[in-house]
Amino acid sequence: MSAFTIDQICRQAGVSRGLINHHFKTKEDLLTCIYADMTDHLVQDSNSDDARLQLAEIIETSFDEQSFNRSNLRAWLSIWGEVATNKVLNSLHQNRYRKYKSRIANALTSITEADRLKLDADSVARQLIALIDGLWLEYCLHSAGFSLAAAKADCYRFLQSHGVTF
Amino acid sequence: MSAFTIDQICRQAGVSRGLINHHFKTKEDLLTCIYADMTDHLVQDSNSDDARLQLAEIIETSFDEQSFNRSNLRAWLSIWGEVATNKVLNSLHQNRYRKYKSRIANALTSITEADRLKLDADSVARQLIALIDGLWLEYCLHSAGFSLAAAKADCYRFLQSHGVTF
DNA sequence: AATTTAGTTGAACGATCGTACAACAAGAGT
DNA sequence: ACTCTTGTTGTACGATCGTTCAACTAAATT
Repeated sequence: MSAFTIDQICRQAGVSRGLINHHFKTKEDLLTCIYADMTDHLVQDSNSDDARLQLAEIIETSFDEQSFNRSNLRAWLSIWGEVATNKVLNSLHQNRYRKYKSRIANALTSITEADRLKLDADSVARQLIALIDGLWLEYCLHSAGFSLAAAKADCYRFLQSHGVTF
Repeated sequence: MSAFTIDQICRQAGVSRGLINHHFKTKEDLLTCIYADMTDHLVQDSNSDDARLQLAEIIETSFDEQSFNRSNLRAWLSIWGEVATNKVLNSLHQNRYRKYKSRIANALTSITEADRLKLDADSVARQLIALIDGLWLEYCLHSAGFSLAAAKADCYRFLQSHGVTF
């Protein structure tokens, strides 16, 4: 049913099936590399020192049409399936999620503390990540009536409702 | 890689492979029935007239361990893959999503209007759905350190941040 | 009692999956 | 010149996929 298979990757990439097997020992290895590559920007230190810009950067790249387009959905579905059962991929995911959440929580704390606001940074960070994931998923599932711009706007509104202005 | 296959369903259900084919014409048909069954409660009219209880009901059933446990993840990954490509399943999903969002938006409006609050009900409804989806996904992906109770609490905190108290 | 229908099984099919492997091209290092 | 690594291809293999189908059981209908 049109899954994320090595054959389809080859066909789209215009390379032979053997080449992928030469670069990636197993499919588990391939999925791990893809996952790491697609999430690198979420755990790397930001270019900016401004906490607001860091959050905006995360939102913008999360809905960047170039890297997160609809055709990536199949890859993510496959990766999520592996994360749920594969120990290596699962611990990698837990690690990245923790760092990702920390980055967001730290940014939130530095903003709200400066503005003398009270906020459960850990909970809001977890909410923001879920919001981004959920909106992105629904965007992929809707062939129409769900724009990237609207999804982004929802994320900014969410932050604004917690006192983070832009 | 341990996908959502008819063989695995048979093995877990303790029935023969032919039986499933007798009840469901194709796998597309099977996935459609599973999707409809798993989302019925989201689009059906609520038992309660209280808008707050309606929202609480949605949150509670969304994180009900019995129906939405981790082992459902594979089914959902398979369904999402089909929704993205299969026309029948896609229009079913769009239909249900629209009703689901309307139910939430209507409940939000009736609460906030009574309290003289301003709120973009459509955006908040979309956010709540994404929040539930995203939290549920992360819950499935985390073998530890992510409880259903914490996910629920995040949803209630989200609503409270928009003036919906419980 | 005879016949039809619905429920259920297991074997078989062609297609496709991930993997393994032999083969060749091209360059780097000696 | 020769070897060794690296990149790349295509084929082949066993396993598993969704689907089909003949056969059997048991209840319902006539």
